[in-house]
Amino acid sequence: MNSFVSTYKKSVNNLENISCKHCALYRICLPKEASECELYALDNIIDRQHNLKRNTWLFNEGDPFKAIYAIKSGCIKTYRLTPKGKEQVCGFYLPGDIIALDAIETGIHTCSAKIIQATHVCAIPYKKFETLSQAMPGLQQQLVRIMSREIASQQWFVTLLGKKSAEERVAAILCNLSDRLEVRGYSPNELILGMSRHDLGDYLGLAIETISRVLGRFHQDGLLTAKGKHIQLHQPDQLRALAGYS
Amino acid sequence: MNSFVSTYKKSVNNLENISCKHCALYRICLPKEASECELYALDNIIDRQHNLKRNTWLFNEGDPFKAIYAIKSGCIKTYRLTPKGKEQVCGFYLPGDIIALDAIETGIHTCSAKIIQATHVCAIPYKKFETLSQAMPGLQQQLVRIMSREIASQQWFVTLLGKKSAEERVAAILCNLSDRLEVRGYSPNELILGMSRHDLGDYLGLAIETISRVLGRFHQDGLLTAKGKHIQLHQPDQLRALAGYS
DNA sequence: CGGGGGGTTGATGAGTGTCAATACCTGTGG
DNA sequence: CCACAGGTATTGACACTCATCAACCCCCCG
Repeated sequence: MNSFVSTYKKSVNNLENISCKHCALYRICLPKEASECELYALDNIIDRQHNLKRNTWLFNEGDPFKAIYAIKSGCIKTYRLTPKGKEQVCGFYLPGDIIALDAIETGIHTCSAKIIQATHVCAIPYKKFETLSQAMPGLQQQLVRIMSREIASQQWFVTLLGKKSAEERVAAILCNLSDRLEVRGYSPNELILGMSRHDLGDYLGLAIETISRVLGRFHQDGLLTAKGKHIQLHQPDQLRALAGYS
Repeated sequence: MNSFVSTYKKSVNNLENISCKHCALYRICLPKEASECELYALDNIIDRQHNLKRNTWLFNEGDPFKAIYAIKSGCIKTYRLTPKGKEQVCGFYLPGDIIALDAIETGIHTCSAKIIQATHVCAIPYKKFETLSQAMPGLQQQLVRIMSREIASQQWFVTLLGKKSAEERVAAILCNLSDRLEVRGYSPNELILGMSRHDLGDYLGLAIETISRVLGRFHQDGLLTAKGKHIQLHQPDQLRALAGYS
């Protein structure tokens, strides 16, 4: 059972051997139409892994780069450790997202990826992908688009960290998750967070106590109901306004 | 006269019509060896603009995306406006850097690019580039590498904003600029900043007064000499340690 | 039933932002 | 050449947000 939302999609249950063409995440994963043969070729090099358990790592900072990963289900956080041993979460990645793009140039992972909810991923061995895309430039155009999207979303995040108050940050991440879940076919107002308060704090640059307090205040103001990881948004528009849009 | 460093390189003076092959920034701009014909093809589509004046814009948030830009000289900041009208600087870009990568997917610029020191850029029309790379996949591999580098460097920046104190932030950006200037052949310890304290503050998520105070403290401690935009690093190693590495 | 991790709540203080006054540069026009 | 104006940087006093520390609760799991 996917833990993000109550209305779980049956179609994503048997994940291991679905081809890209028939994958429910097709629209999210690949930004523009891909040709039949591109999809077929991609299918052939994809290494379908399964069942990554909670609290395990997909890769670690410093590991050699082998593949990029498409998430089929679950939730992964990427993070970097500061010299003092604190972790800065760089992103929460949901089904359809692609990670490890930061490692392509150096060949070394610059962040760690930890499974925070039972997850399935497709591994796309990068060497094979590069070879393949010599013949199929369309494939690499897809990759460029995905990377562009990642850069734009990091800019959004940078603005959040640089300029927003604690309330705005919490509101913003809730709206952001809501939007992303909606695109994936889930209810936008019934979130079941995949991450702990601790993770949220390490993402937003706030202490867990602050997260807790802000959520409490939102709760009191009738904006939402927060019970542990279950969050119901009652006034999403007002939350969005508070976030300074999402 | 380039304003970043006192030891200005003569070779970059006549910038307008130099081909990529002979450009002094070749090694920085293109992450891996490019073939003769790739370079030649690239040269042919590049639109060489010149003489962008200080305090003008290369593009603005919301503008339609036409081209990516390689900086030949000068300094550009990219930024996004918050709903309250404050600006979050997303990055300072130096000669050899490439900007507008965030706009490829949506076709709309997600940030503004302002010239903060007289600048020369090469514009690479993206449509033409895409067409060209159908025939030359190596070109697009270059782009992927550049984008990967950008993503990794944004992760560094996110860690700075999320986890570091004012002192660490200022130390970190100084070390970062020092490193980047050194790669470009300038002295690493004699910085002439292209950006104002205001820009620095809007980048680091700090008030200008805080920047000023931190620099003052560093000055007192003998780490550096700061006189307006001229900054001499006296103890770069200690600064680096303070930054929690760069 | 008991233990432990995760979450909440309260009191306090440190680190920065804000506001205001002042000094400093830079370019402009007389 | 100097005087002036406008932007830019510095310095000080104060306020406020948020981190820290500590106690407690809740709930899940063994």
